[in-house]
Amino acid sequence: MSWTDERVELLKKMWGEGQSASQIAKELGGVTRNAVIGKVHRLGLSNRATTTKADAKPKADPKPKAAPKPRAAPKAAAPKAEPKPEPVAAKPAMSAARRAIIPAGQPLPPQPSANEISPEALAKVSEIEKSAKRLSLMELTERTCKWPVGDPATDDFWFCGLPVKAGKPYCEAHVGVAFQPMSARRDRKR
DNA sequence: CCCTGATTCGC
DNA sequence: GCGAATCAGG
Repeated sequence: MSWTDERVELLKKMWGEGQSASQIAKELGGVTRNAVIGKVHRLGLSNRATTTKADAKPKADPKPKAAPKPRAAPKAAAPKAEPKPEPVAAKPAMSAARRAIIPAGQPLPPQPSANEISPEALAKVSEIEKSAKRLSLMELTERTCKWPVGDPATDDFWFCGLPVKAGKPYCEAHVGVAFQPMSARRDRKR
């Protein structure tokens, strides 16, 4: 497969939407995530720091680790100040067995009570929920998003199921609404 | 182990 | 330009 204009366009679009390289690769077909990432870099739109932020480190001490093949260059330490995520009350649904005692008719899903969540995060959730796997409780695995959607008391209930984001119990989007940076929670309404 | 992106380098 | 191999990290 080659990078036709259409494929490149889709790549840009998806990358812009925050899709992962592997997802883009699957969508495109015929390419691996490595190919996608390589292309992304060549296109110069490698922003989006998820891993170590490639910092402009002119030089200081190459320090050739005496190893035979010094492949990847050492990444500069990321001065990224992490805003300790603070779990916001977002209780995933309980087991199906509990539904009998759950007062249906109320908006019991996660939706952090009356808290306000960044519109971007909510928008992202709506966005990804459309492509959610809609897994049942039994289908959940260690690496599927366990974010519940709908009312457990009805048939219109399922779990996101998209691939979780590194260790977390939820996918990227849901981690976004489940964990709010303290700063973002502070009276955003004044 | 699963996943993520970043980088290098032979092609 | 391309992308597998590799690295680094969550």
